[in-house]
Amino acid sequence: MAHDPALAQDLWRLMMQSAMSQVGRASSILQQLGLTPGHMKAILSLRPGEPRPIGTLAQGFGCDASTMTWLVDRLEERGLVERRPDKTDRRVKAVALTPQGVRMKKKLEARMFEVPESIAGLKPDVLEQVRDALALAMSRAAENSSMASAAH
Amino acid sequence: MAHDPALAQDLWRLMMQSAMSQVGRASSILQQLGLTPGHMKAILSLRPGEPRPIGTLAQGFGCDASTMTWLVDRLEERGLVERRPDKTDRRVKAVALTPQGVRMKKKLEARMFEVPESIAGLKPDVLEQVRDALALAMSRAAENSSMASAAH
DNA sequence: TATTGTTATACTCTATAACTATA
DNA sequence: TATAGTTATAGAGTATAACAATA
Repeated sequence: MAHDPALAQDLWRLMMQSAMSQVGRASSILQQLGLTPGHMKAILSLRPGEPRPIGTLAQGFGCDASTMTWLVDRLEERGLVERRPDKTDRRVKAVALTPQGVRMKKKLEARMFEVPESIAGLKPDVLEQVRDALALAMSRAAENSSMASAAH
Repeated sequence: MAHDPALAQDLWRLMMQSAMSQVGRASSILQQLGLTPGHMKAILSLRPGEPRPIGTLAQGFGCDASTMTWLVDRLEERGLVERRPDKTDRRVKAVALTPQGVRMKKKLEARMFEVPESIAGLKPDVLEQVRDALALAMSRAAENSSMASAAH
């Protein structure tokens, strides 16, 4: 149950605001690297030396197989991934990062997960408090949403 | 300067994670209401009794005037807004929420800004700490980004 | 016969350029 | 001549349905 509606409302507004600003930040990074959101999602979900079939990727994206075919075409044009035949089942095409794709993944992650000075500069005790409280809130939110999807 | 890189990194990861989950939550609410992100942005930026010209809306959206014409067409089809001629300058068309649009705005805001139980249930002192630290981080981030855009 | 991935096609959202009607 | 909005057109991204190759 709620202890102080106004306080919780303030915090929630701030969390939404920070979410929005991080979306903006991400899209600016992508623009600088010449990538689309689709490129990013694919590059981040592929790991060097771990090719994944088109169907598996599509499932992870929550999109259609034909959409993934289209996206992989775009990534291949850019030289970031390549299709590899599967030894045991010749119907499946595994998507693998090229060396260039691996370099782009590193560059992207470095920019994406770089801690802004505004965060890094906070005092350790403040950092710790926010981290712990946010972690708590997130874990409770995860419980709720999993309950919601289970009920669905 | 950074005090404890690992701590800051943890927090930043949590903030990104929470941002992503809030984007997902928002898109699920929109789906339930049968709205697109464009509908949402327009409805939230219009206030009952305060019609706004197409050009002004486009500027606020950071999009083209023709794109806004298209979006207003979609909103009019749904009966959520209407175009009104301007008395003093007959070139401008002011976009106003219809009564149905006002109802949809209220429904959307109620769902969108509703504080999840996972947040509302936190102890007041925790709420206060997170709010203050997040507010501090956000205001510093705002300074940095305005400096960045000024340099651009 | 069922499954993986592709192709053909269509729809949404976005932008640019040409146009209209006002100013 | 300049401005507010529209229309014509094109491109990116998404989905559905029909199809090919393989299981």
